[in-house]
Amino acid sequence: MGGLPHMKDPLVNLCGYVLRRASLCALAELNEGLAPLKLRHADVAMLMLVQSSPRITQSEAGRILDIKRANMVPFVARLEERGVIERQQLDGRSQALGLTRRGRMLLERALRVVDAHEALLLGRVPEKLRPVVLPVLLALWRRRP
Amino acid sequence: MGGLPHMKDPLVNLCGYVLRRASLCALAELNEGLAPLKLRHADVAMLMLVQSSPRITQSEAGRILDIKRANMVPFVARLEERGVIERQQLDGRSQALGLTRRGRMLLERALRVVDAHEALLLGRVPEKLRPVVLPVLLALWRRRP
DNA sequence: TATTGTTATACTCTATAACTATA
DNA sequence: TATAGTTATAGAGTATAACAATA
Repeated sequence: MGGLPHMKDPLVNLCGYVLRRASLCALAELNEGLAPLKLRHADVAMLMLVQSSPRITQSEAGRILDIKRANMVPFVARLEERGVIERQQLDGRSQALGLTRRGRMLLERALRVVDAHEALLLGRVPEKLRPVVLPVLLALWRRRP
Repeated sequence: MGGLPHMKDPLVNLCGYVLRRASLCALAELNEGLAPLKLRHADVAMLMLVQSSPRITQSEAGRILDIKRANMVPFVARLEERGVIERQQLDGRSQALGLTRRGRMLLERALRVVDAHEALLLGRVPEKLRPVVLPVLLALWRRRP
């Protein structure tokens, strides 16, 4: 991963560009930290979502995490095969997702990695600016207009 | 693209997560704006880099933009076939990249899209926070430790 | 009629290894 | 010996269209 802006990079004045580079860099670091748990960032997001919204459906989870229904199928299947998520028939078509005991234990470990990574990220920002990091990022996460 | 944080999203307190969602959202918007020019964000980054560092080599450009040498080959080839970039033998193995007249004209149009997108992004941030957006993002774009 | 889960498939981006020809 | 460009290939991640069963 490109872990530093390069001196000759003429794009470092563009928020969109730096936003992307920072995101890729942070993501790669997080995934490195999660590798020993054989998890990827998206897995942890899913586990966190299911924990906070027990009995959520697959489609609804996909809507929140912005993962297409069709792509949720192999994604959830992998977590289920691994025994961290379980499915329960809700009605004829929907299935409620829940964490297994094993899933809860794994998530607990993953959360320690995530928290450490968050601290790392924040630690790179000058102390004065730390309180505005999340507000700035949330403001950028918008669409139209 | 997920153009808004969802109410039930328990991850909106994580900088890393919001950083990624904001980045994907901004990128999708930029690419929409560039679509009429048949350009992708990476194409514009490349054109901007070549403009600011004329006679840069393919490898060096890849290093700055964090694109692997192997992936630069079809990438640059496409821009060359399109007549926006030209190659010039430097020595036996290196080739200098440069913008063609057509490339400069196309970049000019692309820059208007990029500038508008930048304004859009900044416009979403409360006025008070705008001056710190770039400093915050640059601070996050770091690695080790 | 709209929605859930599903299959199949394609496309983009990224990653690795190996080769060549130069420096 | 290290580097530039190249080829081939594999793997993520993401996108669309279509279908069955259900609400």
